[in-house]
Amino acid sequence: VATIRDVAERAGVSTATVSRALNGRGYASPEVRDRVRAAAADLGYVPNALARGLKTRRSRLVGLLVPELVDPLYAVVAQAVERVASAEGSQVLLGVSLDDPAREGAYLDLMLAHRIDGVLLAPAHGPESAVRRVEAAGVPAVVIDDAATASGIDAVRADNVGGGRLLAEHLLGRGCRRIAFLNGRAGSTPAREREAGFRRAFAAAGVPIDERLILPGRWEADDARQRTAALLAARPRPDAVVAASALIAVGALRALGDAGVRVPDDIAVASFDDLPFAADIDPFLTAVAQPAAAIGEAAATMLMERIAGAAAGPGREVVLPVSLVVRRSSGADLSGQAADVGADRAAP
Amino acid sequence: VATIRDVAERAGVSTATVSRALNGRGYASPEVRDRVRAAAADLGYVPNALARGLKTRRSRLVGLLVPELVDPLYAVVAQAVERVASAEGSQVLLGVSLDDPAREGAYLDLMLAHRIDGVLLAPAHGPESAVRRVEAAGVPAVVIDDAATASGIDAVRADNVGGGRLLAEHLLGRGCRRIAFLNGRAGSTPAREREAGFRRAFAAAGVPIDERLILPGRWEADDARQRTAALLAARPRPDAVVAASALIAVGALRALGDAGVRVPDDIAVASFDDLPFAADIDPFLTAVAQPAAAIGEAAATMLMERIAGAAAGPGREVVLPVSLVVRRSSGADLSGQAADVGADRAAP
DNA sequence: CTGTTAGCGCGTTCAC
DNA sequence: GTGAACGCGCTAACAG
Repeated sequence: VATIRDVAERAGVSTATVSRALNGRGYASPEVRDRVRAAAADLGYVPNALARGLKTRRSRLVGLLVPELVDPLYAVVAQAVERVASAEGSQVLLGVSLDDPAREGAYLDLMLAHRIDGVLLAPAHGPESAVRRVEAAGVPAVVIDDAATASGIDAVRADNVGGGRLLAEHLLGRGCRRIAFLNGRAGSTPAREREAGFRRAFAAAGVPIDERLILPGRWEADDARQRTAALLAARPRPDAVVAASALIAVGALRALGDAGVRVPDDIAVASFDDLPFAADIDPFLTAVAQPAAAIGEAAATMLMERIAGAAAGPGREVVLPVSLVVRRSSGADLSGQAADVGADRAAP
Repeated sequence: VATIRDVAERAGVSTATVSRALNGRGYASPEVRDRVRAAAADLGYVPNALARGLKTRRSRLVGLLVPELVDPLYAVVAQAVERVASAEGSQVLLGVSLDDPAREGAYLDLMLAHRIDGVLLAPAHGPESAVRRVEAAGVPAVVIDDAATASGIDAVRADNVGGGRLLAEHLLGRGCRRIAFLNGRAGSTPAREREAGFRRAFAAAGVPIDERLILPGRWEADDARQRTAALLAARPRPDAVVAASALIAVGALRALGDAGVRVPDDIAVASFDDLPFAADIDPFLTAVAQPAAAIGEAAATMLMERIAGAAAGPGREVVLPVSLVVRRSSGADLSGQAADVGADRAAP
């Protein structure tokens, strides 16, 4: 592996000149510049980012810590983040926490060890612990899918309140009255907000909520399946189910299938998280689509700004609009076309 | 940010002792060790991986370069890779080439600059260029989803031949005779192998192939849609379509929908790439499932071995078995159950 | 416009 | 068992 010294010798100049010629910083005569470039090319010289980072205190690495990559939402977010970062000459250091705070912490340590310039955090169990660590380290951070708890830290997420409202309104509008809500982990920001929107729609419609139908749980299919099975035993049965995530919807649908309950004939189903390919292959599940690419792009852009701008200014919160995509599972009468209803109204 | 010097001062020892105490290499009395540990904890000391890497010539970074992350196959692969790497104390540097050789090359440069210990490569347009670069740099590499072209480089992929054969056999068994094959980019290894398997099934069944029904194209939905539309204009019409990827299937289904052709009544459809969530929500598309997690795990494991073992030995080729999941789109008569047919027979 | 020099933070001899 | 000194490869001052 060629070093800057090798290039310098070959070009007959000093290492400092090579550095200037290749990086464009400082002066170098065109003639020398060309000679250096040629020498570098001949030797297949690739500057050592470790040494450079050690000196400049910028690693050109940004961390991305997500709970899951298999979840299409985060896959799309990750791809968008990667695109923005690479456009700015940075690379993405990936971490998958599997929703485990311990793993999350370990990744954070590794990332900090590599002296990441900033980090995008979709926190496992609430942003507190991770964010505190990052804050203490003085590393710019943007929180995805949760609220920012510390000042100077930005946050980006979808309009969960609006999404919850859209789903409830849609089902209420179709005549459903006993609508179960399979929520995610109680206490998590998205769960709280989605439920708030759900409740708001009921209040607006003047329909009372049966509190026994509001079920928090894990963001996970098997748990949702069990909750749904229990739900089906209740009398009177719910006439609709809202799932707080795609995985929860999967579990619910499985339980309904197990019980021989037909969707939407016997019970309507609608969900958060639209899975792009799934709908393409067979448009079945009515869902609120999150703008995953926009979330990733906004978060990455804000982070790069913070990194460039010496991390000043108060924390910003960005809430991006969601849209409802109506399909068969909610029992809507579709004439071959799926309806797409935006949620433009701002959520308080 | 605390450095090793700060820790040394606080513990009243030299930096060399701190290094030994924390890394467990060399000797340090238990008493001193504890004092150093405490000092490090107090200061929130995080060793600088840049400096360490500069010295040790190991960055504990592995590169992962995939064409797409939105494609669930690669999302699963990436997550598996990440899991294996982190278990070995390494981190993943992510790159998304968007199937563009130029971007791929740029990423490779960035990764090499960061002195990655090794790289996992799902090459954009054939592995040649990228692999050559990596080889020249002397960095261990494993190729995913393609054949290895250089010695000393490993390759992992699914049994494409077996998958193509399974899909064709299934449809032939259901009585289809004019089966179109919407393939990916001509010349790419997966495309070639999948088509070979397809043809093998016809040969075994003694059914002639109408060459006009074998259509290479891009690994992409829109292109597949156009190819399918053209296909439908032909007479006699095909009675089945095999798509060489999920995206191609999406395009084909869209075109069939546009033309008012019913699946599977008018035409049967089967595809490569099983999308996990899609099938959970509504089991529609008959598909050959690739063992994405196993691919990622095998590739990452092989890479870590190479990194540990001084990169010796000839290149290994690993081909992992696929399985056929029969669902409605191929017109199979399912009594509520999806069949799962393995392809255990080894592909030559 | 270019060269010399001094670290960035760490791991590692080699004395002691 | 521990410390002093060096250098990994690079860039930022400063001199010339």
